[in-house]
Amino acid sequence: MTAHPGTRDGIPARILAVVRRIPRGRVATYGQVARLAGLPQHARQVGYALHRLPDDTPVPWHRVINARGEISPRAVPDDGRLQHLLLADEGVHFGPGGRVPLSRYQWKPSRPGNR
DNA sequence: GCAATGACGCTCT
DNA sequence: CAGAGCGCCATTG
Repeated sequence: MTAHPGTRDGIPARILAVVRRIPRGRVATYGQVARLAGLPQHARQVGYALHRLPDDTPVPWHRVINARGEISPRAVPDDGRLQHLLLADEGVHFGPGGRVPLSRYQWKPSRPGNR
């Protein structure tokens, strides 16, 4: 496997654990998820981990957006559209420019989430 | 093992 | 407020 026997549990697993905690109707940024996972400098790796997620993943990857409150410009716009639809279905509305007011929809965990 | 890429973030202009 | 540049680190070729 790609993971080495000496490296922790694996960065992806850690990130997915946090993403899975995002409540419905709320969104979180890559940097926020990375920070909650204990990896403040791994914002990019968060997107990388979600990128290798299967279509039948139980992880609400669509609730993760960038710090601008927008869906990152992905290679296939079709997937971005799916994310937009899923968020809208959860009650998350997009403002002009396709941006979500994080001030209102950003997920605010009561505790660090760190065991 | 080295080089290039990437679902990002922050600062400066 | 918008756009461009630089930095950070893991994964892939």
